[in-house]
Amino acid sequence: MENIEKLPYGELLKKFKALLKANNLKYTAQREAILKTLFDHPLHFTPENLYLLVKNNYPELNTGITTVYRTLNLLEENNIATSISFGSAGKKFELKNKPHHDHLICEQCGDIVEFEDPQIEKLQDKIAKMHNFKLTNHLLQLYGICNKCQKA
Amino acid sequence: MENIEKLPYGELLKKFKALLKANNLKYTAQREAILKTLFDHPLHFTPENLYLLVKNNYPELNTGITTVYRTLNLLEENNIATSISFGSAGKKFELKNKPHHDHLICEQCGDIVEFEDPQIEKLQDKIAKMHNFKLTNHLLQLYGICNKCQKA
DNA sequence: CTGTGTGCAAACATTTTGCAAGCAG
DNA sequence: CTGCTTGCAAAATGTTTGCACACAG
Repeated sequence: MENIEKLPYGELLKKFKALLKANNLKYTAQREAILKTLFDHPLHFTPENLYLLVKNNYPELNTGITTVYRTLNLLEENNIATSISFGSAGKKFELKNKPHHDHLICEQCGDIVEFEDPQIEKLQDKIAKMHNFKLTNHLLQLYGICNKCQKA
Repeated sequence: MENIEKLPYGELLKKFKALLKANNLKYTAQREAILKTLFDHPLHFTPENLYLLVKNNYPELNTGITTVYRTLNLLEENNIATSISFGSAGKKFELKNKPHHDHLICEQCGDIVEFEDPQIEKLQDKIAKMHNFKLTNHLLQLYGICNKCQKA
């Protein structure tokens, strides 16, 4: 399997602080708690979800869901996080602290394998160009049955 | 652009009626109006959107938005329509009366362009094989800024 | 100090549900 | 006739905004 390496937290935090400074925004405990929680859990969060986790991990901050929404939007606008929508399940956010990758998802056991294919990326660029789109992002998910589940 | 051929309306309607019968549901004027409107406009609709259009095209039916939601869910559950969600702009529905295709989505105006690329499909198969996955489905969405919005 | 950030409550937007009346089968 | 379907209004969900106080810089 490809080895997809995460950006260390220190780097991420530095990036975050730089962004705040650049926009005349302030570095607050709540904002950091949200960033850290996103970092610590390599998952895709709904705002609600993340809110509960932050509340648990940093009860003394008494963070409100409003702040979670505001921070998520801030992170997304500044390209530190992205949101993707999974069907009807609503919107989920994920940190952009890994190089781009796509997902192979086993419909049986839910296992997720990350992959990356430069040829596909190139073809996507070609298609975007054909339609005069300026690409900002993409989502490619392959659904199937993994090796283990085929045998089971 | 690729030539993506639609299923004729007669076929679609037959399929719809069969589904209704199979589930002991009734064939009503509102349900047909919604199906027909989806068919006539090769677009991706938000429920709100579709509601307004149906109201315009069939004012005598006085269709409520509730029915639009209910019918869309019915169509989706029965695999006649699918919904895709993008960004914060909500959910859009489309009829499944075309062969498989993927989507280019404008993050600004929400416009959706369909495309299909056999090379990408082939590469996906290759990746699945490499990981011993048996592919059942896939989702590819390219996000960007469309030509119009770039100029605006 | 200044002005941004915060939580709360209220406002909004979107989707679902309860209900009484209507209509397909 | 029976019971599914409908539109309406109300409820439930998810997200954003207004405000007064708190706090980073």
